[in-house]
Amino acid sequence: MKKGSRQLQAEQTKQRIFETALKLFEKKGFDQVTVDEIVQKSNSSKGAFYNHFDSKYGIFLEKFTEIDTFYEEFIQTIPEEASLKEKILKLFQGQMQYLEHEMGKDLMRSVYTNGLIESENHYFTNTDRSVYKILNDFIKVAVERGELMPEVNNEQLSMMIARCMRGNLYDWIAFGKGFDLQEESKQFMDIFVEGILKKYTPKEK
Amino acid sequence: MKKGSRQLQAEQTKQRIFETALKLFEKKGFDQVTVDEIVQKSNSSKGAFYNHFDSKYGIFLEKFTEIDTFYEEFIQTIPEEASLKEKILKLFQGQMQYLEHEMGKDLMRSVYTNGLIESENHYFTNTDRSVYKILNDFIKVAVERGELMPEVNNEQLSMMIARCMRGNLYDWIAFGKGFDLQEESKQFMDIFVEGILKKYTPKEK
DNA sequence: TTATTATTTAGACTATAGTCTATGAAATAA
DNA sequence: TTATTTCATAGACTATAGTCTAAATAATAA
Repeated sequence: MKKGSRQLQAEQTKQRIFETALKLFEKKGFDQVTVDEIVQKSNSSKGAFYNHFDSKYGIFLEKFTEIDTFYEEFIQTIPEEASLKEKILKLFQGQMQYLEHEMGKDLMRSVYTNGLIESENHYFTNTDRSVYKILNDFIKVAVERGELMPEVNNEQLSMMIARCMRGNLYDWIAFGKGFDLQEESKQFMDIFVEGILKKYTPKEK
Repeated sequence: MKKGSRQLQAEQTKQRIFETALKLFEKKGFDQVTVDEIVQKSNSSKGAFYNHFDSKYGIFLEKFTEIDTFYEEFIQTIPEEASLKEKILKLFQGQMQYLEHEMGKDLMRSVYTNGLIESENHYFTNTDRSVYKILNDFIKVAVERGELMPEVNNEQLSMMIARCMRGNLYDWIAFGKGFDLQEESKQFMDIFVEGILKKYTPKEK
């Protein structure tokens, strides 16, 4: 054994809990699954569970970071020469499709509920996330190309765009059926990007 | 006694629970107050509590509807002849100040957490709310005045503006200190309204 | 090798939101 | 007035997330 058998066992336990939990979440929905059930079905214990994860949300947040992998791959499909607006709308569209179909509303609900809990470490708050980096880069390129004036506050703008994403996702979760995430977020973002352009397009010299 | 003493007593019990709860929320923060404590301090019981309120959130939602009174009064202070942009920005500003200072972050957290719970009846979802009516009216007037083209979908636009509010409030709650609600939401909304105007200002004839 | 320390796991226990049933009293019907 | 029904209330009970302690065993030091 490379790793001490202790660590190996711990890792296996964690993995077992993790996979069992995700399977159950998918089958019954996040709220319908109890920690006791996860623990029981994965042949582990409360002690093991809370040793490896902070909370029931925590277990899912671990999966949620997969989204960063998605982002990394997805931007490859966006042509470098596309306009800022095209890039942002494409990113939005890709993200919303991914979240709606790969993550699902129930899991997103838990992420957004968790985001509201008072604490220092939040996924949303973490500005190292891929989305922020990607948006930052979009804006930087747009400035270089003269699509946006150099005075724009890149960080702030990226944050606002991410906020648009959160706003649309929040409403999707809150409003239930009848809310078309793809359509709504497309139209919303179309307006927002137009606003950015109107405010920050360099003046004709 | 006008009312039967039965109803009167019930009303008094409800009021006692309500006031005790709000006082406790204010003093200790929503999450630090237990239903048992509310019940005990208000000399009532679990049965009485859940007879009058759906949940711990529910008790606060009742207070939260006061915000509609605020809206009604606040729009009186906005001059009729102001532009759409001015009106929306003023409304936003007034709302955010009210929520930040009168409601407070803790209570708003509970409202937003509650908004995510799966159910039919949500405060946000209820399109009868004053905000929606006010926004609808702003847009209607703007169309009449030729500020916006008549093709705009009033309901959809109002909903999107309300979504901007939610997005900013969500981030305010999620990001904790360092997030300046007033400033952030002003700048955000400035962009969004510019986007609306760019897309929906009637073309020069 | 033996002793010590650190860490994983088991599972009993706690805290708390919310449910359920019984009681008593008021409203209503006879 | 008496009987019946309805409804507010009390408080025991349930469900479940999360804590805490102890036991077991691996890693490390002597």
